[in-house]
Amino acid sequence: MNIGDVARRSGLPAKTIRYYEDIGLITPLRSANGYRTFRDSDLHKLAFLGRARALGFSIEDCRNLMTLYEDQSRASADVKRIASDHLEKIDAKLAELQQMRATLANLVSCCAGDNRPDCPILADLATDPEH
Amino acid sequence: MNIGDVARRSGLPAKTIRYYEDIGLITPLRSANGYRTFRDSDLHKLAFLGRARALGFSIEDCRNLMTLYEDQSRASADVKRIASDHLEKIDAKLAELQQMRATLANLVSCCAGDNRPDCPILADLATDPEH
DNA sequence: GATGGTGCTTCCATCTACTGGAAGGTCAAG
DNA sequence: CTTGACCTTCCAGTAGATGGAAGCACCATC
Repeated sequence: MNIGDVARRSGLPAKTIRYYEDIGLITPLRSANGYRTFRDSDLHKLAFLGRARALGFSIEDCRNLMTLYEDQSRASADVKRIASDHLEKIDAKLAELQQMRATLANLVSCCAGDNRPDCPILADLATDPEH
Repeated sequence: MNIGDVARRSGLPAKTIRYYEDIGLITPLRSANGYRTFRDSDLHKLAFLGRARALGFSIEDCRNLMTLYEDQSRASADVKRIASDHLEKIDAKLAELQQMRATLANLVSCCAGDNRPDCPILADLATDPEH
């Protein structure tokens, strides 16, 4: 299977698939004309990667998760630790974003949004943090 | 005032302040020895930038917000539009993260986390999306 | 066999917002 | 005069792709 077909089937852009090969996440074969040739196992890995990336795992996490996936003697604790760490990061990010959202939504709701210059959003941004 | 003092006062790393000058967000003066010399207006701008960045505005948004801030004949509608657009992006990101979090938390809670290889997290990642 | 269109290849640059580090000049204290 | 804390510039690297150029490969048609 050529990269175009794989891209359609996996939902990943061809560019991304080449990139994943570049960084050693997959190693498709090559046919005589130099084209990449993807096996079912490559497709499978790409699906795994796509799913893990969709859950927000970093590329390095994905690499480790794939290694664990292929290791029949893995301990599920190792997988769980990666996932739990990631969950913590997501929670931290969520808390940060929620804080931003609250402040910003408040400011937006206070701004008239007309053609006059007075603006509570700018006023807030210009606030000296010491006061 | 030298960059070290400004860094302490603004809470921004000196590196970041130099970077902000590099991309034209501030233009401190220079003293005879080549050191940057910051005026109150520079400090004020850096505080504005720090606050805007803390609210998640992109550098380009910050640039536009600063321009509006300095434009006495601005319309608050222009500020509000930037902030509302940003709020929408935050909401989109929040929704995405919450979805990730829900899926991930569920998987983590289902994983025994022991020394056996069976792992619902890996099982989920390996799921063929067509089924 | 020439041509055209699509698909594949590599390589290099670009994006965001910094951050790290090297090499070297400056300044105040002792 | 030396030491140490500052300051300077410049270059490289981070994450995870993405855009684009230049150039083969392949297939269908005329």
